[in-house]
Amino acid sequence: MAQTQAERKAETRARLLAAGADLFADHGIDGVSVDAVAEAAGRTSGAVYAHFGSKQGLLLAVLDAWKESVLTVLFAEVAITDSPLGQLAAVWDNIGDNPGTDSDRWSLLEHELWLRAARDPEVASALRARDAEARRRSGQELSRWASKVGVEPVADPDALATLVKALLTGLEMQRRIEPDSVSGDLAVIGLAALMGMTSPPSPSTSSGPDASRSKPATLPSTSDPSSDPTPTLQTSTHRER
Amino acid sequence: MAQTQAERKAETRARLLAAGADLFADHGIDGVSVDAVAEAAGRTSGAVYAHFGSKQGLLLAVLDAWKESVLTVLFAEVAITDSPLGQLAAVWDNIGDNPGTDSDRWSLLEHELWLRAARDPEVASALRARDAEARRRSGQELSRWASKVGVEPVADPDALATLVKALLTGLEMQRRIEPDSVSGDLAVIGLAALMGMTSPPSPSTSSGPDASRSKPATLPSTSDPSSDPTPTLQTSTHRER
DNA sequence: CCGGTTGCATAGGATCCGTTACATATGTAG
DNA sequence: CTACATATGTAACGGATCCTATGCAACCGG
Repeated sequence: MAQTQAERKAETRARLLAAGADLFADHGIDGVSVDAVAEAAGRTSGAVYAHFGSKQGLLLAVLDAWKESVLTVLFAEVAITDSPLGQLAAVWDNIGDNPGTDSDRWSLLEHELWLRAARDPEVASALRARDAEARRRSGQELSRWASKVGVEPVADPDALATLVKALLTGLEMQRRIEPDSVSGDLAVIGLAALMGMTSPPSPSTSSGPDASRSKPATLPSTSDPSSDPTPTLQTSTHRER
Repeated sequence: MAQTQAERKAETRARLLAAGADLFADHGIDGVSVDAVAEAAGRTSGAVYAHFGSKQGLLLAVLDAWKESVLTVLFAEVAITDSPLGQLAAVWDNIGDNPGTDSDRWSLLEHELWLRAARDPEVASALRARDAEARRRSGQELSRWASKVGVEPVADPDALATLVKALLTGLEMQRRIEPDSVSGDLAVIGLAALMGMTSPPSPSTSSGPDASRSKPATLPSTSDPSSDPTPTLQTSTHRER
């Protein structure tokens, strides 16, 4: 119908990016051919090369379009929740995404990108840029949160963000291989330890020196009825049609 | 030369495994052809299929031959060191292996295997078996160590091992992308937090409960002169020739 | 209404890879 | 010494993939 060329081009580009993200996440980058991406987008391989020049170009574009939405959604998610540990649980729900959600598939793509970055400097710098900003923003958020709750994390904001992300990433990996070995509360326990909360392994048996600070003393279960309304992660996948 | 057929067979098998591990680690599994592995082993692709049936078979065999040596070397390393935090540092040196060492390349292969396991049940079960035993042994070791040092970890042995490995894995990943963001001591700080050590800002000056905790990152440096005699990880790579 | 431009389709080339079927040589048993 | 078994080399097939070259139809400005 009445569609200017710029619109047509933009839609094709968006479709290719969405299809690329979807297929790459599901089958791995090497497991998806350029033609498959084009077909899933309702186009042909010619469009891919007209837009991105190469398969690698498409990959980098997917990564670039992806990075912002992931960050913004994550922080929006955390900002909504308010209970002290519920926020930690919310972080875990997004980063260490529970199976079944969309982010579950995407974490695989994220790992594949990481793996590629280890050997391809171009991908590496793209990831580096995103990670640097994520760490900066996470660090601010975490230390702000810590002072509000009244705990003393084990490291300065930047290093703390590194530790937190490292723990969550590692836990997510282990749950992928052995789901039972990573209980839902385990992430919260670990995060609490990094945040400087004295976490009693067996509840109410700590009897530590000053266990009665304001709130952070005991860890409630991660069940947090007020944290779930927000939808799961969404980038531009499945835009329309 | 006087070489019985069994010997010849065993040697080529060993060579193929070593070459496979080497090349897979360096260039990625999909980046290495069967012929390349065979050539690096001084054989041809026919030998690969006679021994392992397929490229995947070779991969599983490499993983299998690999798993034991990694575990044994790690625990030997930890057993040697004796200072409380030096052992944590030794763990980090081996799992989160510092760049330049051989284990550095292998961690890439490990991640690639993990990624493959997420989509291939056969690889998954192979990894699961190894991880389960590693966690079991690590848990024992960690809790034993904790009670000897006199600290109270934040979780029971099995869960603690999960947390520790998760943290180390995640840190290693982040250092791969941004080396400067993961200082040498950061791993020790994080591990100490998980082990329930209240990081002492300055030892023997533990007077103020929270006055001088502005710099909680003052654990003793990881420099541990007595931990280095053992060589880096070694499988059967580069046997002879 | 029209030449030029743009966006994408189509077809094909060139390469590479996993796998297999067969050939060869070396060891081994009788 | 002979005849078989086995380990490995050799060569080729079938398929998949990335990318290029070219064509065509829709849009744009005048």
